[in-house]
Amino acid sequence: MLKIYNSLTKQKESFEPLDQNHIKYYSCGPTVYNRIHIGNARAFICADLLAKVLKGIYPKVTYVSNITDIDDKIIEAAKEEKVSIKDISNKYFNIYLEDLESLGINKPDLQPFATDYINEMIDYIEKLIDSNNAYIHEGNVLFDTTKFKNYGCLSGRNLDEQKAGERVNLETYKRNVNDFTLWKPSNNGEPGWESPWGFGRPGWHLECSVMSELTLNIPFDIHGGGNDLKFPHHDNEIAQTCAYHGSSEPQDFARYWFHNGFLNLDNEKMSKSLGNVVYLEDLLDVYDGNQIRLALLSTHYRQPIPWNKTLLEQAKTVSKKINKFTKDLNLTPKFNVDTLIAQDLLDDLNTPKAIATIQKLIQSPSNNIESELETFQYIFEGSKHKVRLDDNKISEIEKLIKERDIARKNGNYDQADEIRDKLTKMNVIIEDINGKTVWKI
RNA sequence: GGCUGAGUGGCAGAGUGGUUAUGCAGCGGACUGCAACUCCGUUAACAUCGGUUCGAUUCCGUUCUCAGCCUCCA
Repeated sequence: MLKIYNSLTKQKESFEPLDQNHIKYYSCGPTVYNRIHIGNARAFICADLLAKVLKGIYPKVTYVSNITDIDDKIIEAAKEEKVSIKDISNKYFNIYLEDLESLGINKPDLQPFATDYINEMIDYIEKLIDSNNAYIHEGNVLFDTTKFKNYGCLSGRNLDEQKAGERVNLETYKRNVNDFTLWKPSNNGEPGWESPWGFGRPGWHLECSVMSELTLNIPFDIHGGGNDLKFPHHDNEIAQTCAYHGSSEPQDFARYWFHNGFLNLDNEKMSKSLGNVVYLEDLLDVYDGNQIRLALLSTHYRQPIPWNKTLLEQAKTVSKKINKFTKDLNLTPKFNVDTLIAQDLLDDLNTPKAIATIQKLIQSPSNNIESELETFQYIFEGSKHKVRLDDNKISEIEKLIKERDIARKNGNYDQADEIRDKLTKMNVIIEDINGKTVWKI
């Protein structure tokens, strides 16, 4: 039985699916305008982690993750690169897919694109206006947050209290601070679509309400995303969907809300303005996909990860140790429920505990060890990405090692050590095992 | 100001009302030309002040500190 922390009720709960035979799970996907950074990577790994566990215990799981391909950031990127928004979103969507793969993240079962649902969004807005939940102001359509009495129920916000410490300037066209855009006009050559309110484009929050319902129907089991999406994005989704269906119960939309924590650099959030963004592709030049994956899963998904090089190096060490143990075994990665690893994961996805468990098992193997390792591999080792090395570098390394061997045979230990230092500087570690020298990065 | 969440050994990180994980690093040793790898051994912690209890790091409350959100954000 899976236990999972539900952000909506703020407690760990037993997961009771609406239909045992078909689990429905939606997770907010990327806005495709840039290559992904390590923080994004964590979010996608966590989302996938839950999908993997669900698929491990239920016969059918539909995991949907949307692609936001219309958004101000994309418009900006298109302007900068002097191409169309479609070019931008296609380009970065493909990079996103490659990045997922390099980290051993499975592709979601469905990846709906926002721009494929424009008509549906327009219909949705019309109904919200008709039912008096939204209002029009000069080509803008806004959701009236006062119309949904449970507004803010996910993040624990209360409209009256919010006003006290209000940091946002009230846009003149908004009736209430929290009212958000359902549709906004596109001007000056900005991309857009014709609508009853003029040429424009949808607000960001809308797509998830529309696409999750159209792909999964509501209510569905789990809705996930990064912690920062709780407010306003997810609260807005709840408000829209519930208002649309005349409900006041957030669980008429999604039953369990799943949010992952952030990744901190030097005890600070990673952000572009601080210039401390770590891009995944840069790490992939130095670490294997599974090593990065292990580093990202070495902290419980709800906690912040203090990201630094030490963490990666530790993950690398652990990953190698496990690989050494498994390399001669014939294992098929799969989720074996009757393992200690599976039990750790079924308890709110306790990956750090599972990592500790596997290390204990390697120290003193039980007769069930293969089953444990298969489960471990299923969750932690889906990546095939290896650090890339070009042939020139390899032949240079091998040449140096040969020189060192000769020096050692002749008793020229100073020279041998010099060569080893040189290799160390190239990030190459050498090991003399049974008279043979092996090297690794 | 409001809302979340968190404070565990040098670092990372689970967990538990009493026997106090795990890894990395460190230290000692075996191995080695020296290292690395591997193996054996080992040090070390539960923010603060109260309360409950035979007993609390674990439960309750106080204080302090930190992070995230409240504005695009994973």
